[in-house]
Amino acid sequence: MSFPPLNEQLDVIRQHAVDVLPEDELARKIERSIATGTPLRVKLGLDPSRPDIHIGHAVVLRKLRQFQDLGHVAVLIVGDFTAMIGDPTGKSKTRQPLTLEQTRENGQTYVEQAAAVIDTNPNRLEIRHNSEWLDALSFRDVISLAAKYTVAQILERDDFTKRYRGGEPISVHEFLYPLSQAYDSVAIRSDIELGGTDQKFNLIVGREIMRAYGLEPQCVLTMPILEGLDGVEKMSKSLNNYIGVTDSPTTMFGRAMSIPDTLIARYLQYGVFASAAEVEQCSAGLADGSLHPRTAKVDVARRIVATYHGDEAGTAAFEEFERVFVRKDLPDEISSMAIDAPLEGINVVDLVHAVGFAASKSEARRLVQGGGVQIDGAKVGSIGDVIDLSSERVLRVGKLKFLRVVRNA
RNA sequence: GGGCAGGUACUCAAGCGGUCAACGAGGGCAGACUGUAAAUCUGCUGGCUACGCCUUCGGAGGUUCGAAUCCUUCCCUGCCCA
Repeated sequence: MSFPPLNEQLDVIRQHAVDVLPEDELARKIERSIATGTPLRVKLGLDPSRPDIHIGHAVVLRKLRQFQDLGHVAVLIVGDFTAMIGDPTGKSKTRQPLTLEQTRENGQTYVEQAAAVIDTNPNRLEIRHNSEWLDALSFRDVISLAAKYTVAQILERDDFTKRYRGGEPISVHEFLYPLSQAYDSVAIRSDIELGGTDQKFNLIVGREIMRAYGLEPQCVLTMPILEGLDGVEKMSKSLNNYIGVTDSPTTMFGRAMSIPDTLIARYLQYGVFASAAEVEQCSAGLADGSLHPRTAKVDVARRIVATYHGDEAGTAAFEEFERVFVRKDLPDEISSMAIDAPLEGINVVDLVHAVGFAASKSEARRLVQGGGVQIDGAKVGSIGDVIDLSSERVLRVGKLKFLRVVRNA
């Protein structure tokens, strides 16, 4: 097997990365890899407690892909063991521990989605579940692992210190999380581990623990955490500020258009992986006013869609967007639904609730009262209104929900 | 094991016998304005067979005409002492 020369590899690896630690060690690993024709083992852990990946995850996955393209092996660790225990971080709400099947399932869909970014060729991808080795550890093993790290070292982690000082509960086993993640590195003999900048501490623990087990420590590489659509919090499913890699083109486009202007360049860089020069040009254009933010945003949105659905879908999503939100026409495709309704018509509130646009009738009622419900383009004025469904009507709730409804024949 | 302080809706946080479906803030949803942006402004934010009714304030009992508010007990958390 032949690899690109050292400097070429380092250039690629450093792109977009926040930290590459320690760089000289990595260089030595690469040199050795080239000399012996052995690919590096590049580790990335993933949490199967939530099955959906968004373009924030893609930032790291993309880096993993680059390693693969350089000829190295990606080792995806599905944290099924960890997910089964359930991390009670934060509140007293005991998080539902997942069953092995669930984590397997999630891990599976996760990998399927990740395939949009990484290379799934078996020569380039190894998928491992950490229950494989963590389940096999005896209590003696665990204690011996725990003995290799001190409380003071663990407390260096910011969030632990904050919670400790703030009088918030920290369970002992939470101290074991970084250690178990580190042990994964021992088990698979990783050469380098990737992660978001928020993972830096854990990744470094991996180094120390590998050393304690007499192994050559892994290098660590951190990637930026992509901000969510709100521009403040990190992108996450639970905050609903994400663009999922499996979202429909329309959804992706719409969501991308809703980011604040301050995020345009960042999304260009990390959402569509544009070149540094291009990002630079975009930032400059926005700064001196020669580039209209909306133009730039449309471009970014389109390219994000194109990344996951192809160029055509990107264009289609753009046209759809123009039609619905700029010209205020109806979307190209609106799904239809036939519902049971009396001949004389159905009450709006019942209708909105029946088609699932509101979780409860009270909510439907509020939507109508708030002026968020339209029938055939006309705002519904009162919760007492009755809709005749003998012919097809177009129901719209809020900005995004459309449906053609008709009475069940 | 002992002492103290706590557990309120998505989150934070008021309430401390009736006027509490529960102040306020954040978040969310909807509306106005726009570039479906941000900022700003407005309304809403437990459910229902809806001018009334039902279920909520860690769990279970109890006192009372009446409890999120008082008592008992259990569970959980933090701090201090051992």
